[in-house]
Amino acid sequence: MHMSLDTHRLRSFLHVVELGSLSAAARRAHLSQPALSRHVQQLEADMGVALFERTGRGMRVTDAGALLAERARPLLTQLEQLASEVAAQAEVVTGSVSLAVPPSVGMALPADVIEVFREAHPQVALRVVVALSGAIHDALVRGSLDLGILYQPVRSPAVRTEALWRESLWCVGGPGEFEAGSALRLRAVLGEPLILPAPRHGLRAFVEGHAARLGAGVDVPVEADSLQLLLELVRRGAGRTLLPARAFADELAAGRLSAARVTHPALERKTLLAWSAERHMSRAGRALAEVVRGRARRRKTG
DNA sequence: TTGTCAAGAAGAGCATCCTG
DNA sequence: CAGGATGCTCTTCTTGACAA
Repeated sequence: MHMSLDTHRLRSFLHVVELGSLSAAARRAHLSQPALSRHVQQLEADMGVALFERTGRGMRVTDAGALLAERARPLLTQLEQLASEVAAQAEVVTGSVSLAVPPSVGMALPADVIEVFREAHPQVALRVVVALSGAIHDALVRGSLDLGILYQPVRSPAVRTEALWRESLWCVGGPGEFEAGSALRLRAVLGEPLILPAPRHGLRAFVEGHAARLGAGVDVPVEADSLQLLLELVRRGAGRTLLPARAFADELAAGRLSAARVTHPALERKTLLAWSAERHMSRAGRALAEVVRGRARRRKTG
């Protein structure tokens, strides 16, 4: 026996059982009477048993038909619930996703992103790490990271980016080295030794690019691939560095560092949201990117 | 792998017949 | 006469073959 319990036919069958009439059931189901008639016939053929007695004045359900109706009703209800649950599941973002942020961005943004994302997508396992931009770039290319925040310039075609915000770099020196509100021309900044991260990091590449445009070199006697170490070395007078204001705001407020605005030209760089150009972005990744964009907009305005 | 086309199957409606 | 069954026809969907 070919047994295919077509839910469409079952619904038609239940209408006929309920109304005792094929014509009335057809009107309710928004089908023609012959269509309903065939539904019932096909169901009877599938079951191999008569489900109705045809009286000429309507349809009287048989014992087999009554049994089928009794069992089919809860089954159809369950199937409808299942379908709506599955449809709802498609709306829920699941899985895991990772984001890496350079330390110079500060801790407020990643903390905000974690808070907002966890609230919106509690079923996603979120990993946020702090790493220097070179390491973030490499992890994106390797595929061990979904999203990263990087700085201009990003030359690798394996990484796709979009701008989040712009920020200016300040020349940071030891306590009392610069008066509040002071400014330094870039050429003067480059005339002194600078403590910077290794060349593979975004900050170093950015500074060297600007120096090259001025026809100047960058004297880097000490490389430090850690923001904390960079700040500590500057505080001890080992040299100056270049950083966005957010990266040293606490140290500045506490009087442990001083800073001067850089001019001619101002060192303004774009902060970028970055992801792999070669890997598919998961739904969780897209959702996280949206949260980062949202927080970045608040950062720009606030 | 993807797009196109043709053939067949399935579903539905209209008109009409049959039955109690 | 009301209501179910059936024949015919049209439309839509599915499937398989074939080419790019």
